[in-house]
Amino acid sequence: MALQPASHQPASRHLANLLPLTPASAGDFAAFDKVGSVIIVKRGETLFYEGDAADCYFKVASGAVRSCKLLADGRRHIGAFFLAGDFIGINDEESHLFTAEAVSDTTLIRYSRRSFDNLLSEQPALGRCLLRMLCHGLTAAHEQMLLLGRKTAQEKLASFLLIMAERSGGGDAVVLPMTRADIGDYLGLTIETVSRAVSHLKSEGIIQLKSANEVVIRNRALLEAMAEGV
Amino acid sequence: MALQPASHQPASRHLANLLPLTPASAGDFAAFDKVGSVIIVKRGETLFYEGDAADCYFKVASGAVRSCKLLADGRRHIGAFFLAGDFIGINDEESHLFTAEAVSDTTLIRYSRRSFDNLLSEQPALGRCLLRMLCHGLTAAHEQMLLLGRKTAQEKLASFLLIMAERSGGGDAVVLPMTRADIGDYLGLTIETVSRAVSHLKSEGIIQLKSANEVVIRNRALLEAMAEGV
DNA sequence: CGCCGCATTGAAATTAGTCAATACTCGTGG
DNA sequence: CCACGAGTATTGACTAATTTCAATGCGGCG
Repeated sequence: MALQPASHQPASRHLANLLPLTPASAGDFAAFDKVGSVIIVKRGETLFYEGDAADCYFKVASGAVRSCKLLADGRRHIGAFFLAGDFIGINDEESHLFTAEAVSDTTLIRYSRRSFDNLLSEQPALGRCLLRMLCHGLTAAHEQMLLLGRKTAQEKLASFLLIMAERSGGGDAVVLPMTRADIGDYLGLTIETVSRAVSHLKSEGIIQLKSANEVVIRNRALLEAMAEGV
Repeated sequence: MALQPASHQPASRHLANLLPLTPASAGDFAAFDKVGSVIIVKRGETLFYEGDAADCYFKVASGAVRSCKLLADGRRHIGAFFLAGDFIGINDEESHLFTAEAVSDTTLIRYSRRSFDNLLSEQPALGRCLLRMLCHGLTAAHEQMLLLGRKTAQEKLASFLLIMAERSGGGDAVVLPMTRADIGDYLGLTIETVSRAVSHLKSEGIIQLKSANEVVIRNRALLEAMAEGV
C-alpha cells in the first residue's frame, strides 16, 4: 500500500512504537473536527467498556487515555496509551474491543460513527490516510509483541521510556501521566518490578527523577542500547 | 469504519486471534490473483528479510510462513504464522518490518506492489476490504499482546491450540506445521516450557497427541476455560 | 544400523511475582 | 502552619514460575 510516499522511517526500532492511531501529519484529519463534539472525562472515568456498541470514535485533544483488557480472574493488560492527537476505538467491529479509561483529566472529540463513515466515503484521501494509520498501528503492535514476549523487565522499561520520550516531543524530559500500575500492565510486569527497574536506571545514572512521574533521560545512547537488548 | 455490516464476531475472544491478514471471505480478493505470479519456497528458506525493500506482497496458497523479529543478542520473536489464504507483508512502509521464512514447503502468490496499488485505486471496494483486514489484524494483535503480557505458559498454549484449531477449519484435530521452537517464539516461551505445557495438557486428558505435531482436542470446554484464565 | 534433528524430562539457577513494611506527595481540615 | 490521611511509590525478604543446562528418547532417512 504505497498509497503515498511513506513518511521516512524512524532510525531505531522502538521509535516506531506509536501504538495508538496517530495521523501522519497534524492536518491530515482536520476534516473530521467539523463533525465532532467536545467531551471531558475525569481521571479514572471510563469512556466506554469492552463490548459496548461502537457507535462513536474519539480523538484525544488533551490528557491521556488507556485501553484495557481483562482476564477472567482480573489480570489486566493495557494495550495502548492514547495521547493528544490519537484516535481511539477505530475498528471495523460492531462493539469496542477494549475498555477505555482516562489516565488523567482528558478532553476528547467525539465523532459519531455514521458521520465519520460518511466523511470517509466522500473523501477517498481520508481513507488512504486511515489505511496509513492502521498500518502504523499494526507495525507498533508487532514491536510491542516483541517487547512483551522477549524483553527483560529492564529492557521493557528502557523501551517504554524511549517511546514516551518520542511521543512527547523527542526531548530528554519525559512526563509520565500514568501510574506504575498502568506502566506495569502495559509492559506485562508488576508495580514492584517497574519500580525496581526505575530505581536501577536511576542508580546507574541513565535517568534522573524530578518526581515519581517526571523522568529526564541522562544517557540516551545507553538507554537505547538497553532497549534493543544489547 | 462500518464500511460494511461487520461480520458477526466470534463467540469467544481467542477465536478472533487471526493475527495474519485474512480476507473476510474467500472471494474478496480474487481480483488480485490475476496480477500475481506463483512462487515456491522450501521449508526453512527465507521469503524476505526485515529491512528489505517492500516491493512485493505475498499470499499463501499452501504451506505456512512465519514472521520473525530478532533482538541484538539473537532472541527471536515470531509475530504471526501465515497459513493458506493469508496475505504477507502488506504495510505502508518502504521496507519489510519482519523477516518471513517458510515453516514448511510453501506455495505463494507474489504481487508486485505497483500492480497491487493500481488495482487498489481502480477498485474502491478492495480498499474497504483491505481496511477490514487491517482492523482484523489489529484486533488480533491486541489479543496477542494480552496473551504475551498476562497469560501463564499453560494459558498461552491453550490459547494457541484453540487459535490453530480455529484457523484450520474449527475441528478438534489440529496439525501444527511448526516446531516447538517456533511455538515458543510465538508465545514468548522456551522450547522446554512449551513441551512441558503440552505434556501437562496430555496428562490431564485435555488433548491427545497423534504425533508430536498432530493434536486432538479432547475437552474443548476446559481448554477454552484455561485459555481465558479461569 | 546408526545418525541427525526434534521433543521430552529432570535438576539447578534465575527472573519476576507476592507479601509486607515503610516512605513519599499532595490535598484537606484542624 | 502543621498534622493527618489517602493514594502511590519504594524497598526488602521470600516464593513461584520459567529458563537454563544437561541427559535421554523418539522417528525418519541415508
